[in-house]
Amino acid sequence: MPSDSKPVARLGQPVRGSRSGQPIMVLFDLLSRRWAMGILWNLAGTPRTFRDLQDRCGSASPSVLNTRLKELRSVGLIENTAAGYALTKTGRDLFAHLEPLGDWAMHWVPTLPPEATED
Amino acid sequence: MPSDSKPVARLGQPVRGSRSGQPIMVLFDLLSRRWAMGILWNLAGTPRTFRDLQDRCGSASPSVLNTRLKELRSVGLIENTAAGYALTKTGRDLFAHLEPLGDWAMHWVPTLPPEATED
DNA sequence: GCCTGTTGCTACTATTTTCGTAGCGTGCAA
DNA sequence: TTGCACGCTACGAAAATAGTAGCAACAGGC
Repeated sequence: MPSDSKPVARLGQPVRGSRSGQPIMVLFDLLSRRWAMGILWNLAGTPRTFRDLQDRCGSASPSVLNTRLKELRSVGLIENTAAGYALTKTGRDLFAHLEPLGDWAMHWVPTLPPEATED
Repeated sequence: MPSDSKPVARLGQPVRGSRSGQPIMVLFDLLSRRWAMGILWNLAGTPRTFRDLQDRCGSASPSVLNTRLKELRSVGLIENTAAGYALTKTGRDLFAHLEPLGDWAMHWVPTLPPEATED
């Protein structure tokens, strides 16, 4: 199987072409796809198998998870190793910028009105 | 329906329930909605009117933009002032953590294979 | 006053994305 | 061999977003 030569979701191709040309919009466009940030988050520190990732992403369906993994792989943020999916050097670099959001969220979420997060 | 997959998550009105309970997932869930990050980005520094925001977000349709603005307002990240929509203190705080991504993206995007960003 | 244009937004349908589940092929242990 | 878990694909259904039209409110200009 040509694992990387498939027509897999171009970053802007689908219809989600949106950016105003700024690089940040390219990144936002990628990260704002479902589960993209969650995948990066869960891959930080240790490689994970497809199943493992699926479990950790709660309700991610295998089809979307697979699509997202291909996309992230096609832009070089993750790779598929013998140990499972893992962040590449670039991916770890991006994660370093994402990580502070975790701490921020930990302080922020409890301040939300219950109806906004009601779980 | 299994009791562990509740109807979750009404941040605004939609039903994108997902998180695994971790605060970061609540934040990711919010930020990964279309235009959410772009709105925060464009609101940084100066308040903007609805129209202005719409222009800057390229193809954001007014209906989605309006929905997103309501959501962001309901969690206290932005507010509607006389001068237009603006980040709240909390919003500016979050933006401070988002901003480094802009620099990172500026270096990263040019390294992408053309077919990944092809517009 | 009336006309014209802009802004902020809602309503509605069309299109795209994501979900949910079934199922296939491989490997592996019983 | 049977059974089972994994990695993934297929496909119809549901949800989110796009795209466009349109309305009320306001600001000139006449």
